[in-house]
Amino acid sequence: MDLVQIYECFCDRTRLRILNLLSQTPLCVCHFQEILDEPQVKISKHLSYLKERDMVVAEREQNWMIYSLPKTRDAELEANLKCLQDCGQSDPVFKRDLKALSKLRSKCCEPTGILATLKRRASFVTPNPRSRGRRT
Amino acid sequence: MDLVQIYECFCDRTRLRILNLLSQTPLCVCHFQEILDEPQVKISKHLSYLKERDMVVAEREQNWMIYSLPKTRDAELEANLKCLQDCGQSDPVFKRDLKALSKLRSKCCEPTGILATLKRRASFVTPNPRSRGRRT
DNA sequence: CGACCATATTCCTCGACGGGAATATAGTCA
DNA sequence: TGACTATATTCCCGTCGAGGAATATGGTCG
Repeated sequence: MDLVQIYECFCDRTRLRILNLLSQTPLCVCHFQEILDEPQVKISKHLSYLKERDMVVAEREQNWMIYSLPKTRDAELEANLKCLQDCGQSDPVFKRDLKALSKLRSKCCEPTGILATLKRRASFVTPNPRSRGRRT
Repeated sequence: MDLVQIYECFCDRTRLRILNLLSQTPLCVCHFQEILDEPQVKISKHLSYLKERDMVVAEREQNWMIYSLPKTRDAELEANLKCLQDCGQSDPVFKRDLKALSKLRSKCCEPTGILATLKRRASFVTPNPRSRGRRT
């Protein structure tokens, strides 16, 4: 992957927050919405942006789209993700996001049916329950 | 410095090449012009961009503006510059630039007067020969 | 099938940025 | 001072990306 393209992916705060979270675990869109507290369009578009550039991969799991970092990454990407993670240690927003993530993980409720499937996967956090509120 | 701002500085190829060179030594605009083989406006504008964001510092030395990386850099910047340098090892363009730089360094001719001053500085490469004649 | 859910896409506007041509500025030297 | 050099700035244009509202898509369930 091209270095410039990596940095283009990195040069937006929302995308950095997304990547920071993904460096912990795969997640679905509604998790990002909840943790980042940003509107769905915004999240979805940034994820598209990242996907187009092979910075993330997406996989459908029933109703949910599960996003994760690509399993295989070339040296440049790997180095920069690591660097990002190191730098994130000192960033209050990133830390807050990670905290919110582990809170999600622990209280993790189950959207019926999917749970079993997901449990079989890596360290997946099941999607969120209170996407009950209809959009207006 | 803000992480996003660092990545904004990094997300243009010309700027990356400039920073790659600066990680070796301070340089003046005409050197960038020669090594990168890009028009003066382009170089100058990217340097302005970087300077506005404190990614480089500039200092006048007679007719020349000497650009360098800031002497003190916070952890994020330092980490990312290092990462950039590591990644640059494998990039043909970056390698070519560094080669051109050391060629410049070796054949380095002196616009008299400035040389002495510059020698007292770090590891400075005297400005380029095509600004010849008048000063020898 | 129709209601519902999670997510994606389209359409819009706006501001930022890249690049080039032309011109301006600042320092130096004769 | 005026010629010259190195660099910066301005103007113009085209593209891209961010953000939001509205709508579309695709899957699930009763």
